[in-house]
Amino acid sequence: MNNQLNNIKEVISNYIEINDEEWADYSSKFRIKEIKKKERILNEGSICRDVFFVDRGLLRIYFTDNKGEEKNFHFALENTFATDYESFLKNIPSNYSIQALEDTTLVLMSYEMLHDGYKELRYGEKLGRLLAEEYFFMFSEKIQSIYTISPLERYNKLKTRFPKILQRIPQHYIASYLNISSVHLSRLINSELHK
Amino acid sequence: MNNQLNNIKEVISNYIEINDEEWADYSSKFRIKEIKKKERILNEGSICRDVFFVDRGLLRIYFTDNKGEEKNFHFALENTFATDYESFLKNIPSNYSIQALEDTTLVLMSYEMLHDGYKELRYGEKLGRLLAEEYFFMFSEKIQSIYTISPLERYNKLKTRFPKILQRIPQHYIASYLNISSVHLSRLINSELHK
DNA sequence: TCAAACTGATAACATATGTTATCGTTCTAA
DNA sequence: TTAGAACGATAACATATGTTATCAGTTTGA
Repeated sequence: MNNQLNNIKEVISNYIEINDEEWADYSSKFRIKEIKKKERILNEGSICRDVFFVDRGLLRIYFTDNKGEEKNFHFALENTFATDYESFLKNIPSNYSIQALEDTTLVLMSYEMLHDGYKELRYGEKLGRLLAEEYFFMFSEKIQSIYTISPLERYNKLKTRFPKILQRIPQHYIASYLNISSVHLSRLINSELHK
Repeated sequence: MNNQLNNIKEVISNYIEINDEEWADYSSKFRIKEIKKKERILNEGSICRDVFFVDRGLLRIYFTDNKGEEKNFHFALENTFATDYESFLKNIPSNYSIQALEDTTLVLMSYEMLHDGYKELRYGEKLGRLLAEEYFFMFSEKIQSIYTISPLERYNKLKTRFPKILQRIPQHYIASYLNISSVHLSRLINSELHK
């Protein structure tokens, strides 16, 4: 078996029951893509045609605000999925761009493949639903976090939950993710140190 | 036919094709609930067991931040749905509360009813998916709006899109929805007037 | 290998936003 | 009918956050 599909098989198996026969057929449809640091796999304005599974590496998903500044929306770690779900589903131009922060190995699932899965896999519908729901819950948590806790608290939460991620992502990208300026984040971190 | 189901029939028909026979069977499962202004139909900490369709009136969906302050998350107008989708789907306690801002007539769809629809309606699965997706797109737009435009711009956008809603919702609730203080919103509105 | 780009800290200043309090008006419930 | 609650404007002040600039250390790519 293609080694590069071990991880995605593991992750999908956590969502649904899938047997060897199903996997053999279905997995042949995946495409593998290797991209270099800084390379983009989705550009604002174009249609997002795949769900990207990060086998190795790290992605940032970002969009542009009305001042022309890039805002980081999400970081996709190994063994997680990334896409612009709205562009993907509706087949409309995306507001987001997706860029590699490190050399990255991706497994691509096209729209057709996902829909084939609805028919060919016993739990294909369930897989589609669970992927959508997980994406939805991420959004929900993000909004609640914006409304209910301060930027510094959000930073500390991130630090507690994904301690290693902060070593891999430049701090000014984290600031953008928290929707504050890089100067301000630096101040918050360092003034907390000196308490 | 129950008059109070005309509106929801119209809305559901915009999502999927549903014939008279299907409707006759399915619509018998709806429950109607009349609630008074200020009454709550979901309390933080309890499980959200229904999707609420607003036939007449207005709901506010809100949660509590870590200072104990209520934050308005969404307002549900006539002919739209409201729920805590995560609580509803996962059968877990909700972070949200839902309260009527006016005397309101609701049509309730239980979890069981939605799932029955998956089997009994030809396009039941599609209905479930479209409802979920619409909820998702609302979240997505909300996040992008928070990241990309200023509070005053968000206010003006709301005013353009739902001009009548501002007459029905107290201004300090709008401020909370925009995640700014009521004093600040008042300042923004009035300082713009004097330009 | 080296110049340029990137990164994060910091200072100084400007702007945005929050907090508290007051006041007049309007709404609401007994 | 009326007292109290709710509402929105406003002022004064406090705090949070943004902007610009500088600098030193690090990384990157030709």
